[in-house]
Amino acid sequence: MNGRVTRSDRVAATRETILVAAERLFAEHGLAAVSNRQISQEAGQGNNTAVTYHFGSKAGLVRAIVRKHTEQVEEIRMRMVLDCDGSTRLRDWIACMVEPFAQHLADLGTPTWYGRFSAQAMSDETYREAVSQEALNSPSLLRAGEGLHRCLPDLPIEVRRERQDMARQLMVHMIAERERALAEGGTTPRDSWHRAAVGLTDALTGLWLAPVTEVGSPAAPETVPHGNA
Amino acid sequence: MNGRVTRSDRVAATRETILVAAERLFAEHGLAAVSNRQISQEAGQGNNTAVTYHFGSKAGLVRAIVRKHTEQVEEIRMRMVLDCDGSTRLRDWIACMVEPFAQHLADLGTPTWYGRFSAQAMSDETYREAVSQEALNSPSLLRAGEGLHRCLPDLPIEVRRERQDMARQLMVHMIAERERALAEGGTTPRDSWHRAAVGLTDALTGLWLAPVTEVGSPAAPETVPHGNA
DNA sequence: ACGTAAGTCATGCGCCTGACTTAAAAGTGG
DNA sequence: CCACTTTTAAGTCAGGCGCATGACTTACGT
Repeated sequence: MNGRVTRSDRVAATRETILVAAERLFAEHGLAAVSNRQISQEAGQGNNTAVTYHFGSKAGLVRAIVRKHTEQVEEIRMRMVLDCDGSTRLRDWIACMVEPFAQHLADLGTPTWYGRFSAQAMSDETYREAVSQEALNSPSLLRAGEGLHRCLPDLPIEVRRERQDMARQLMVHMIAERERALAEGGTTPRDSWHRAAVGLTDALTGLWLAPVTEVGSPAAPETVPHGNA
Repeated sequence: MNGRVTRSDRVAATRETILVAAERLFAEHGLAAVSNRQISQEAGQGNNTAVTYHFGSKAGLVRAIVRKHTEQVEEIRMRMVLDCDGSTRLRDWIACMVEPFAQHLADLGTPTWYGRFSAQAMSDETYREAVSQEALNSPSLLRAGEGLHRCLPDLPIEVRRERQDMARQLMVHMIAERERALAEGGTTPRDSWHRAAVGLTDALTGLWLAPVTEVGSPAAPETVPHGNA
């Protein structure tokens, strides 16, 4: 409550510095390519084992990065999910999954690294488990999932699971790709994170609404009812 | 044309051994986590510089792996594209993109590694360029793209590009995930590569057909007041 | 039949890594 | 004000890495 700099403040600052440095290095060079030493140096720490000291291990560090952002995304999403309460429009619930992530990156301002970091962490055998655990067990995400399910009650359970995976992969990797394009100064088709999220939501809505082909039966109809867009 | 084992036969065998070993190690541990030494040893080569010698660099090795499989996929896809000639069914062309990859993995028999390898290579900054170049400049793929375009002539060019990216990401990562599940002996929702491809094709058809939301005013603020400032 | 060049092997060098040890610095609580 | 704990700094160590080098083996062309 006073202006004094306590010990825990300074420790928190050090941890934060390490988190930020690690996030950037990871995003730019990949998780496996960045050593704990590099991270410590980049964070201005003289000790080459600062990462181990503060986070136990590289995996612990990765988890901490994910948690930090997840908390903020969670806040945005929870508000959005509450707004959508009772909605029967599929698109609303899909937006609840996509928009908060995009919004969070927009809030952070250019440049960001968490998008690329997420994609790399999810693609890496060593950390995918930890990341999923940290990011997927979110109350708001579960509620959005339920809302979505209510819009598509007839979708077979396996197909739902399958498309859940698809949606996750698509969201993370497309956001990472846009972030990369931004970082490289290239042109992006959508000129804001919000618009990118709209494009993603469009596509995911189509994906979820796609009719399920029964294998053995002939081809699916070409034109699909996109009634609720 | 006698039965003798020529030198070039033995060299080709060595190269192939290295390719196979590398593919497996890469798929299981990630590109960055596997050293050229490990690959050489795994391939039974006494020399720790075998990779450099035969492929110039790790990037060259990665390219060679991609090329090897791309050739076979290309063959399958070209046949399929010719079959679809003149078709106006969107689904046909999407299938031309998905099925050959799945078919190829099915042909290889369990276990396979190329699916996971592809996903990792595409997610890695260091190699994504080389991989794209190797895999995306395929005549059959371009023709399928044209066929697909003809089915959706009114789709804005930026959206088409965007969804092309989506389709690629989705295909590669979902195939990788299925391969991973197979390798770990877990249950997979679809019980064959073909059926998995059908599920993927369903989803992608919906994705491509999804209506495009026009975002209203040109300048949406990037940082949106969610809640209150 | 023999010289040459390609392929393979073995080894050493400099660099970087994570883990570990030791010591200094800085905040905390009696 | 002092003993104590936590945090940061600095340095050591064994091991793995890519790369360069040189010797050995062997198929091929003349």
